Amino acid sequence: MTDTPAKARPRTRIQREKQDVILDAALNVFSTHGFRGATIDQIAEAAGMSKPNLLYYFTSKEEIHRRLLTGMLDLWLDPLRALDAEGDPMPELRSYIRRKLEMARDFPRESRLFANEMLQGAPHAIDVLEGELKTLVDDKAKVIESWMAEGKIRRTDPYHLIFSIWATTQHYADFDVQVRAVLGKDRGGDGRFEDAARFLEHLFMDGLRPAKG
Amino acid sequence: MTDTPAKARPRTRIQREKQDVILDAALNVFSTHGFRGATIDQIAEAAGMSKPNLLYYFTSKEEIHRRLLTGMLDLWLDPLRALDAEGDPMPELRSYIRRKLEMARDFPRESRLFANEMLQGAPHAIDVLEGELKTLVDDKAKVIESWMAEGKIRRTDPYHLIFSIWATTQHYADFDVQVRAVLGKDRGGDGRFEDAARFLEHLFMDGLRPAKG
DNA sequence: CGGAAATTTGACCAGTTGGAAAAAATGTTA
DNA sequence: TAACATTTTTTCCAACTGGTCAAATTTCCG
Repeated sequence: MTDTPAKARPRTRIQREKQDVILDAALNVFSTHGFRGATIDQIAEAAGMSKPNLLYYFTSKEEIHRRLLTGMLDLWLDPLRALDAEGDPMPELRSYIRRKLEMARDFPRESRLFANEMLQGAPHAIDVLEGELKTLVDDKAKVIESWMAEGKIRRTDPYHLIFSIWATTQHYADFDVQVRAVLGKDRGGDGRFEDAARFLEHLFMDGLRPAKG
Repeated sequence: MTDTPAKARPRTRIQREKQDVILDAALNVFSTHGFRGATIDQIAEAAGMSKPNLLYYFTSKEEIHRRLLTGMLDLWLDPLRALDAEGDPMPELRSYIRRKLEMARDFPRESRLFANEMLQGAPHAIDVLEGELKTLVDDKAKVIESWMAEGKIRRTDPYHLIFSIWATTQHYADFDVQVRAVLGKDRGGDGRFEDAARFLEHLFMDGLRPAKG
């Protein structure tokens, strides 16, 4: 009786496959409409099955959302976890930025799911934010501070540095429509991520002030 | 018959007042739940009136949303409009960043309303993005490019520069929960905007690479 | 005051929502 | 193939959704 209900863990091939299909469809819907704006019917149709059939695999709308959110949070924090205290500061930060930008490019739906959750005040994720996330950021902020103390990078606020990396990279997933609209047809194509990568490297390395001499 | 319907323009004191109350309440609801996630009942209750009463002042949910969106877009673009080609480049950019950050601090709900709209693919704002916004950004990008040509600021992509300013400043409104959670009780208070301002100035001016000598 | 205009309310409606129940269909395995 | 477990469909429901309408109330102005 203390067992996890059958639906929580897939036991058959069909369960595994269908759950994946459902989660993928749900990610599409939740990431664009948010939790309250999404409907089970919508998800079911996108998954190519009837609503009651979908509810055979997940007990509720909330369960699907929870699964997506926890699943993506893990993925989401990988790049920051990879920031290596033993590595060379500037290349470490550069590759962190690059990796985060790649995530925005390759997992835009996950980024938007998270953004939706934040906009709503993180009702389902506040514990993770104040727990695991804060712990991880505190840890990496110390690493960055030690790099500053060694004079390897300029002295600033490590927390806001991390925020600025999150903001600038995720922007290309969350505000994709705006980015495309502003860049127009000619520059809004696939090349925009390389342009962004080049720009962000410039920005975070040297800022805007012209080099002297 | 070609008149704008009475409800569009307030004629009495009560209409003016109530419409303001409704718009304020609707801003709260729309900015946290998005368009589809918000309900008229919710807005009406937040505005302290019954649903039919609210619908006496606005003909539909969409009308309220449209009013909020167009109203805020104007406000939102003011700082960029103020970027002066004749001014000193570095101070101009610095004060643009500062102003955008102040907007994130003073109008977080408007920022979230806009963010929600972007996440959903800008169904109600795509015209503005491809029209007015693109035109304005094209214009200001040229200004920035001329500053680069004069050697007043370092040479990079002006579009992505603008994106990065939007991203880093709006982050403090849209991801406020996360920012607070990560900074914790001690640093997550009112001082976070000043810290952010200081950091962003550092970042955009000089980047992270340590100064030589 | 008194009447007209503006405002508010209560009852209502058709469509949608998340979800339950049970029966029917399908798969699996001895 | 028979017995069993899994999967799918059909039907249904109560709550909620955006919105209407007429009646009741309040405000405004001469």
